[in-house]
Amino acid sequence: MVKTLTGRPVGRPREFDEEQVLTAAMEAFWRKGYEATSLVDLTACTGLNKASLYRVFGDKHQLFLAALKNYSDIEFRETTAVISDSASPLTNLRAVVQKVCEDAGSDKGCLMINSMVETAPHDAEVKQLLQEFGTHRLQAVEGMIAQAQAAGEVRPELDSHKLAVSLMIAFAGSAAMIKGFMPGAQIEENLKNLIDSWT
Amino acid sequence: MVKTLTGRPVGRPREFDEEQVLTAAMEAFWRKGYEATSLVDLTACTGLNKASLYRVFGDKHQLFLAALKNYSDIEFRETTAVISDSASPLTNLRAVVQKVCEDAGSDKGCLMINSMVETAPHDAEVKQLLQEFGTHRLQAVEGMIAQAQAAGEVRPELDSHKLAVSLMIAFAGSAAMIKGFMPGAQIEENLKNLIDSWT
DNA sequence: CTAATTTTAAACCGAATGGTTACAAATCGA
DNA sequence: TCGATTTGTAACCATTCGGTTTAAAATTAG
Repeated sequence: MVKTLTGRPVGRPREFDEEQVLTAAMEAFWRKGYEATSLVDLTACTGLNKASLYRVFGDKHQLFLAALKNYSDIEFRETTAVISDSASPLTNLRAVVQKVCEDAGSDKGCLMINSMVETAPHDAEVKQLLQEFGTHRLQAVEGMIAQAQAAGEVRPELDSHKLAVSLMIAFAGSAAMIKGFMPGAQIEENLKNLIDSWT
Repeated sequence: MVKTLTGRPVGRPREFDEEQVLTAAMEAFWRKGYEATSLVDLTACTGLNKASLYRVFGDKHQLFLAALKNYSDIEFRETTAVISDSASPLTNLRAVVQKVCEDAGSDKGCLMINSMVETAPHDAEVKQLLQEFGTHRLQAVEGMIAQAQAAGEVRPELDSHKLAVSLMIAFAGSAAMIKGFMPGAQIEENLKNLIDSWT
């Protein structure tokens, strides 16, 4: 991509915003899964034709990886945004749980969990990405729990790492159950009960 | 299928066992998911050619429904088989949890959870089947918990229905996490901790 | 204006997809 | 043995798949 003196790229200007396109693709994968989302679906939801999509993002698999990363970024940013410095650690933890519930509230579930189930077992790159994201989240959750313990809001004899694992598994189970079996209210109640059992 | 007087069906005899074929197909769907399993995969793993497969089971979708039902039957039968009349309710509950851990021990996870995530959101028939199976299991788990409470092995003030919901969600989360993120030992420990927290 | 560069649109590609048909082989009742 | 019935095999089918190529359109540099 040759740049001109004024900073604008040479050649015909793009008619689309790369981030918008990526988000549209992400939503398609989120709704339908990797295999069931065809290139035709992707051109339809992004408005781009195959050639443009291909040149910007590479093939379907690379686009999926980018969409997954995009999802992780957005989700993590939005989740940490509900944390307030002025609120207590446990209040923040509850707010995060609330946020996750809202995210999983639609029957789309969570793209990371969807991908972990559908794609990770036979796709090493997806698996590795998900492991990175998962480790990152697990650490963040464990940190919040430890903070709540330091503030005397969670029983100190509990193992913050084990609690974090149980919460992550509950998150994953919630994201799965919302897609075919349980109503959101029941899932939300369960997560609240889990946190309550720590106090 | 016209039957003869001796009970044997008329016409050329089959060279395969319907149940074996169904189980082979089930394992393919379990390993790869619905979309990623092609008819070629199915003919390869069953040994049947497309036409025979088609005549016996109908199309791919109907075969999948049959495989899902088969899975649920097998899994439920094997799980209830670990329950012993001579053991205490809580011991039986722990045995069931152990069994679920072993099932989810491979990275195939659980076909029902896989299907709930991948297929149920855009397949009403799969969704309904899974709701039936799920309701059935939820009731069974709740019954076991109530028995353990009646035997004084689980705290009586806890709500057996809520505990059953939390265990089902933990099962689902375990089946998802095993496929891309968490080692089986960690998952097993978490489930044991959950049961322990009820005593 | 021309040359270089980049994007867009649409035609095109071979392979794989789910699904069907036609026919030979195997078994039955008569 | 003959016709009815069912199974097995393989060729066949239209469609869709992911991916590529080609050429026109839009822009900048000189």
